[in-house]
Amino acid sequence: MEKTIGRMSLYRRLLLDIEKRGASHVYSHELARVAGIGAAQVRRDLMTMGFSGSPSKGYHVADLIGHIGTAIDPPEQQRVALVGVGNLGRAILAYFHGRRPKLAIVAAFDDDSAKVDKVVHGCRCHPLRAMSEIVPALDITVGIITVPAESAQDIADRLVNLDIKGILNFAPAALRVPPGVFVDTMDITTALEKVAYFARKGR
Amino acid sequence: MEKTIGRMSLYRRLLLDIEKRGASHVYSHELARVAGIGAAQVRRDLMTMGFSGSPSKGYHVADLIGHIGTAIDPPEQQRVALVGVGNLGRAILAYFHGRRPKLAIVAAFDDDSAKVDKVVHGCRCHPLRAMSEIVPALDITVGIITVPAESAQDIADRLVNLDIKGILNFAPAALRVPPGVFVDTMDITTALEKVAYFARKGR
DNA sequence: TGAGCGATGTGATTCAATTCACAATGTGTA
DNA sequence: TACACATTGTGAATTGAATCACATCGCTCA
Ligand SMILES: NC(=O)c1ccc[n+]([C@@H]2O[C@H](COP(=O)([O-])OP(=O)(O)OC[C@H]3O[C@@H](n4cnc5c(N)ncnc54)[C@H](O)[C@@H]3O)[C@@H](O)[C@H]2O)c1
Ligand SMILES: NC(=O)c1ccc[n+]([C@@H]2O[C@H](COP(=O)([O-])OP(=O)(O)OC[C@H]3O[C@@H](n4cnc5c(N)ncnc54)[C@H](O)[C@@H]3O)[C@@H](O)[C@H]2O)c1
Repeated sequence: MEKTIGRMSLYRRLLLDIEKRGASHVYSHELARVAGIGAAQVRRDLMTMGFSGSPSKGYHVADLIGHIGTAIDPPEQQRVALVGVGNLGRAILAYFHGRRPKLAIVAAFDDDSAKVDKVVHGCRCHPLRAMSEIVPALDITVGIITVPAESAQDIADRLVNLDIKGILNFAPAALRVPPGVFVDTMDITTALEKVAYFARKGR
Repeated sequence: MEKTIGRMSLYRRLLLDIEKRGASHVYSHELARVAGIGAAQVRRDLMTMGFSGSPSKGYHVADLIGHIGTAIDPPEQQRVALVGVGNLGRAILAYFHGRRPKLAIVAAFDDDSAKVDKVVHGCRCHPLRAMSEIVPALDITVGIITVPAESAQDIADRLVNLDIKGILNFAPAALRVPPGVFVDTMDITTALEKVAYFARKGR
């Protein structure tokens, strides 16, 4: 069901578009077309999440958007820390700044003294050593790791010790975390190599 | 088998580390441990790719690195174009600059005249209109899309028309491409929402 | 030399995700 | 009213990935 959750976020974006175009209902096959997947998949996902439509009108767009929100959005603001204010870290800070009130990056950390204490895209960059104070104080539950691979496990361990429950990791390293902590690793290099491979070999 | 190809890139990085530490052989369970997966998975992957080890010594590290290279690396340089020199695009250009001689980002494109004709991390940023000339001239086969979602399908269409065979897409949009073109979409927002969701709900 | 150990390679199995296929249902039409 | 149609909801079938389980082999050591 992890896959389904991932697609909910996509569905919502598409539904907001559809709503903007003035449609009040969508059929599974319409949503499927814009999502680039099959209609049965869409119906199955919505069923899994406990939504339902009408065989004649399809799914009510505004309703569905609301339901997805209550299903996947945090009920109150959920706070995120980013560790490693390098090129990628800054791009992420810029992108999320002010965009999601319910899911906000509220602190950044780096061990490079040239970056510490600067405000980057609306987010203060703290020294690494301040983590153990700031993370609990702000009740941060999610971490984004954008440090070099060698440091990634160390940072993950610290975050876990500070009771963080989810990590989005961009370092090309397989993180070991205790059960109860959810990790998703986005390995851009591997993704590019895979695309290059299939661009050459097909399929 | 797409998943296996993805892991090969990871295995190689880990093997290079292991080699650096002076070990000449690895057992499947050792590689599995550092990769964060099961030993059977590792053996299955290596088998799928046609590699084999010895029951007594395990897999020969240097050999394996070489074999993975011939299996997944381009035999000669494969060239990549990046479209959308924004925050994320620049981070990617910085990261790959000079890192992979065999897989090089050799051209960038943007429609913002303030960016055009500047050299960003060793890569010249061309006006969008130059794409139809430069992509064939440099024999570029892979595209990276880092433009806003509204423009992503348009850029994908152009790239496909210029005979590109693989796209790594960072825009939160499902791209429609003809068969024979491989697309991988890395949706950072969705990934973060998923992590946040499981951080709250567990599993 | 040969028994025991610890690995590989792989058929069989399990598990999860996706897709198929169709009964049930509401709608529009004559 | 009754019929034809398009769509939902969902069990069943399919596909594909991950895992199990074990026959087999090379090494070590008595
Ligand atoms: N930028 C990309 O396109 C790209 C592509 C593939 C992988 N990655 C991975 O993403 C990660 C970040 O990439 P980047 O391009 O931003 O690198 P970068 O070198 O620009 O940034 C790394 C940042 O982490 C900080 N840092 C280093 N060690 C630290 C530590 N122990 N604690 C806290 N901060 C520390 C550095 O001061 C720096 O600010 C790396 O693991 C990289 O391999 C990035
Ligand atoms: N930066 C992130 O962390 C992040 C997170 C989630 C998603 N994304 C997605 O990645 C993409 C890029 O993000 P970003 O933060 O770099 O955005 P950005 O606004 O910094 O950069 C976008 C760049 O694309 C250029 N551009 C716009 N339309 C274009 C067109 N039609 N042709 C060519 N160039 C065009 C702009 O001039 C700009 O340089 C977006 O689709 C965004 O939704 C980024």
